[in-house]
Amino acid sequence: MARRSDHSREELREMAITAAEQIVVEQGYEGLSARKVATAIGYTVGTLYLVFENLDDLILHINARTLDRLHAHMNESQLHCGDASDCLLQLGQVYIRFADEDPHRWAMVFEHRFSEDQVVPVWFQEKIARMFALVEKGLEPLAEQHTRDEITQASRALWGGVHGICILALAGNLGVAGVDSVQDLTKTLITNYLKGFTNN
Amino acid sequence: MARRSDHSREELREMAITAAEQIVVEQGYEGLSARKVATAIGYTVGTLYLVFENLDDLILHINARTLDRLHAHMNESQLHCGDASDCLLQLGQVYIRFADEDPHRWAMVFEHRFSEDQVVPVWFQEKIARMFALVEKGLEPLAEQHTRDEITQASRALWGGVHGICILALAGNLGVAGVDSVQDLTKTLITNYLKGFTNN
DNA sequence: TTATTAAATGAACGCTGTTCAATTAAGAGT
DNA sequence: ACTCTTAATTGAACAGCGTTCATTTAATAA
Repeated sequence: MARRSDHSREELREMAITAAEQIVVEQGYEGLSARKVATAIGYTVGTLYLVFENLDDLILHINARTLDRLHAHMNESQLHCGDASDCLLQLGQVYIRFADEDPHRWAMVFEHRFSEDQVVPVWFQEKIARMFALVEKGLEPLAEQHTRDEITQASRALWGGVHGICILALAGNLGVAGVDSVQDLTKTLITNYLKGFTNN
Repeated sequence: MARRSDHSREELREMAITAAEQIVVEQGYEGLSARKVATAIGYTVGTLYLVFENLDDLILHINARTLDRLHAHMNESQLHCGDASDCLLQLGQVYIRFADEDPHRWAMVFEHRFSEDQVVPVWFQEKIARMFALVEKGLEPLAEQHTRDEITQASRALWGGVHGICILALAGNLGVAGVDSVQDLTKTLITNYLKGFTNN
């Protein structure tokens, strides 16, 4: 059926996402454009729009991959990590390191605002939820006297916190320089929070 | 000396900033453009560039005003606020309420990424620092056994945390809806953090 | 060899930030 | 009053953006 298809639709999507990721890594979100991606994969703009709804759609898929990698790192860190609070600290460290080492892709996940009519698909929301689930799981052993809801609440508060430090620090708004200082801040937050959370 | 000056340079800047604020409030950061601002004040694009270096420069001044208002609210909340931990809770509530009531202007302060060669002026950094100073001041009464550095560190961690909850919640990434839930999360974070911070 | 049809193109539209030669008009000098 | 000077203001121009879609191209089926 297919005509002049050097690549299938799926291959094209794959190529486009990969090329776009490269551009984001090198030039940041600002440097990304439909024409650049098209050129990079040896096609023209029009083709890109046969395979993606629009740029937001492409970005969504890049972000999905970033979240997958982030989740893999976080998950991996939980396999061998000592006691419960060590595990949560690990989780924080991994999060910060990831953001520091791949700032452009990380930033795009959390800073890109999709146009209002663009609905965030469920499968994407689940990738975010999965991250919080890891935190929740890490909190469980420390929360014998807490309800399920309290644990959920705590995981959101704690991870919101880690995320906030990460964002402010990378934007240079925390008056700290270097990853190590950010790691220290995260440790401060998690440690103190856990102390309060457990000593009820 | 001046020719055809219906408005002085300073008046022009004032008008432009005010008009731009209005656009951001109504249409968000995405809706802001040099031509729109120029039209709104009855001038053309060229004039805007006589009075601002570029769009980033204009945005910086809008953000400065937003930070001033935020600081005023936060500061005001500290005048009559009970004991030390109540005061810090107040600070958090005010921060969240501000972001919720003026999301577009608040978001622009923390989400707009200035072009790399644009140096963030010291007077602007000071407006950020001033906010953290308020938190630091709020922490002091609770930190008799802590050093100055520890208090600074704690204020950054805690406020990074509040900020993170705020960002994630407003972006819809925390699985919570409504300001009240965000306020609850903030309370959770601050309360537990303070418990850990004080019970050393 | 031709007809069919999906794949791919690229010009076009309306927008963006930014620049700067050209125009306009207010005040000074006569 | 008229001209000259000069600062204020304009708006066309440039290169880029996201997005659309009539047109062209080429691989297959007949």
